[in-house]
Amino acid sequence: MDIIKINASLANAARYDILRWLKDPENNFPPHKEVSGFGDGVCVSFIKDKSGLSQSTISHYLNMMENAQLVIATRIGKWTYYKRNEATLAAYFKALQEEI
Amino acid sequence: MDIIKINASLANAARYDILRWLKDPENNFPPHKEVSGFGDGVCVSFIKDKSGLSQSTISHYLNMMENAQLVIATRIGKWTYYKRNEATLAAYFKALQEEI
DNA sequence: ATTACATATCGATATTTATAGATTTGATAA
DNA sequence: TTATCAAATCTATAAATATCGATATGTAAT
Repeated sequence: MDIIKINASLANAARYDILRWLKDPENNFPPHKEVSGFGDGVCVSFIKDKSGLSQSTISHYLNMMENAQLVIATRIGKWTYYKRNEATLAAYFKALQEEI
Repeated sequence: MDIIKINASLANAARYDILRWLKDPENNFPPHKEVSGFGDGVCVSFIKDKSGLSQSTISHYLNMMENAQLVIATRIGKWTYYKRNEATLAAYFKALQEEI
């Protein structure tokens, strides 16, 4: 886990928002027609719609966040779903509190 | 308190290190000849020496961190001492845990 | 095979950040 | 009041980030 990389990921309001939205998908996104529930997270299009940013920007941001291990991507059919990586987040909080 | 601004401050290894060093000045810095103890923190020169970065860079970083309310500056004589702003740090941890 | 669609990648540009050297400012001491 | 020293600010450049439109890729349906 790279704390600096995580901090950089969270140093942008759009990405910070995405992480918060993914904490409560039911109340932040519509249901997906292909899957039931949000077990694998939320598809890129919904995140794009909610953020108001372009598809390429969101794809790039999600890739950054995956690289920082903040989210986990799962491809199902044509869609890629993103959910939070709670293990990293827990480790991040712990490390932050211990280190700084 | 601006979480994004704080995250940006902590998205750089040198600044992250500074905040950690200031947590334990006794073990990270020499005693200052003008003041006893580290009640007001550590002077810029010592932080510069330890970081290996230039004086202007460190001054700039400390200014950023002060702007994010991560540190508090106190000028005494020719020296400016920087210490952690524990109130912000506590509020930051709390907000982080609640929000993300 | 061809089409359609969701997402990823590429290429480009504007903005921000990282960093340093030079200069200025503020404070003390001679 | 001048010299000195610590720190802040200014100026400059290289690198990274933000963001988009265009194009490519992978998957599924026809």
